[in-house]
Amino acid sequence: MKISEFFLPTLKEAPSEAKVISHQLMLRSGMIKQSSAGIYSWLPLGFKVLKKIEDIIRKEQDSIGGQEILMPTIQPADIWVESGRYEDYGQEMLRIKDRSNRELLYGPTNEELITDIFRTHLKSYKDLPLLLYHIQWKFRDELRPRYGVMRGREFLMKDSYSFDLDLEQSRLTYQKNFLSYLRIFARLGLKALPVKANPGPIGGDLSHEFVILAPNGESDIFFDKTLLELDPLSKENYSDKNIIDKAYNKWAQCYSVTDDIYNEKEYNQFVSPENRTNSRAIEVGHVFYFGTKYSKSMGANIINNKGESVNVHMGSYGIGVSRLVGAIIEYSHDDKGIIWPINVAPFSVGILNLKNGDEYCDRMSELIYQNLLIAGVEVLYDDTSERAGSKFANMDLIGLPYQVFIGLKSKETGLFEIKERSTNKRYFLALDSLINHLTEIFN
RNA sequence: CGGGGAGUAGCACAGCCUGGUAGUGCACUCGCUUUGGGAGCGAGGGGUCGGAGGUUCGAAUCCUCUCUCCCCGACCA
Repeated sequence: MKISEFFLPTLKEAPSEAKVISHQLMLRSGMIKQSSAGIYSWLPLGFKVLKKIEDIIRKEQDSIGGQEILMPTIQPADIWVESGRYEDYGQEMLRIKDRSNRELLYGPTNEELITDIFRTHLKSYKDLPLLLYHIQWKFRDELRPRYGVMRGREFLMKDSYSFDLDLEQSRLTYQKNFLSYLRIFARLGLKALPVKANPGPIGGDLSHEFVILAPNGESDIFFDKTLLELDPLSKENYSDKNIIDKAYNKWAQCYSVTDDIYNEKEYNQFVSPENRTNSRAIEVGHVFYFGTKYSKSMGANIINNKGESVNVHMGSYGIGVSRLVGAIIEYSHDDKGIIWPINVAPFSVGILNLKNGDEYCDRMSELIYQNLLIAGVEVLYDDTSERAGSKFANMDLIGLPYQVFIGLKSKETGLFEIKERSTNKRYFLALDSLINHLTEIFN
């Protein structure tokens, strides 16, 4: 993509409404436009990042047997009446009526819908286990939306729902999803930690939040430092129950809790003094087992191998996709702008023609651009006639992992400067090795 | 929902107290000079001052109502 043709409305100054850094940077880099409080339009640059995150999640979920579906944003009230949550949910739920006065709602979550799908179509234990997920917009009418997309009212979420015959199978499903989440966040370029969440009445120990450490986080977490050293991308084969169990326990047995269930005595008992640490954190995912809560109230039954009808055991696994965009920026930026982790960057490489109009610079920029495109590298070429300084600033702001400079220096030496955004490391390469080098990194 | 703040050009803001033809910087257009870290000079374009009502000869400015946005708190992926 050439910047001269790309819709990229960047700003030098951040709109005053934005207070946290990720929100400011998203507005300045032209990723989003606020529509109303907590509701945003996603412009091309932001939308690309959103899609990248979705794709990573999708691949990982598919790899543990998840099947993608898509449920509607608008739901009928009656299934919520049935589950008992129509009353319970309160004002966070956006309730609407259609032209014939039927009660509808904009879904804040999808347990009712998925349970309804399940009970209609699945009858036998032979159909289990089943893991369905979708990536869909949700709406919660928050008392106070804030922090840009990290706490919007409308937000994109991946949620999965698992169906198992009993608690034991459900636990295995839970563990698989837990490990899948670790891989997802690692592939997004994040250090995510599982944290024991408030278990509620049903879940027992099967409830974790996944958080990333960032100073603008909404909650405090207390944890054992050894968590930071565990490898989320372990190459172990997770098809064996015992291996899954072992891998899961390695993580789950490490102490980490949110401040709302923090207990000093317990903390001191389970964590040695040198390993105790705490940090602000942003919640980006949540996994939990909720047993038969919805299958019971909504009659989602399965016939087991003894011919008995039993309530199916369910779990739910959420990732805040749109929130992650903000969270990643909170986690990865500097005073110049965003620093995208490679896997979620909207483009991999930015080409800066520092002397637009110079025959050599124009020709070489175009050549590098075309060669990278052919090699399958996602590249954004700044072909505008802006001054060099403003191109540097703009490219640093939008945070692409690599920048290539073509200027009069290249004309003299035949070498092109490459800058690595995250480390500010710079080096010079000739045309062929430059193309090879970048192609290798991104393939 | 309680407490606080703000709505004036795409963005940041001044003007309001003390009513009298709406301004500055950035951005945008044109010209000249410049050209490896957000250039300089000159010339332009763009605003029913959030909305409604009122006071007044006259309202961005004073009064009343209203909408929206932001911040702190309780609540949340």
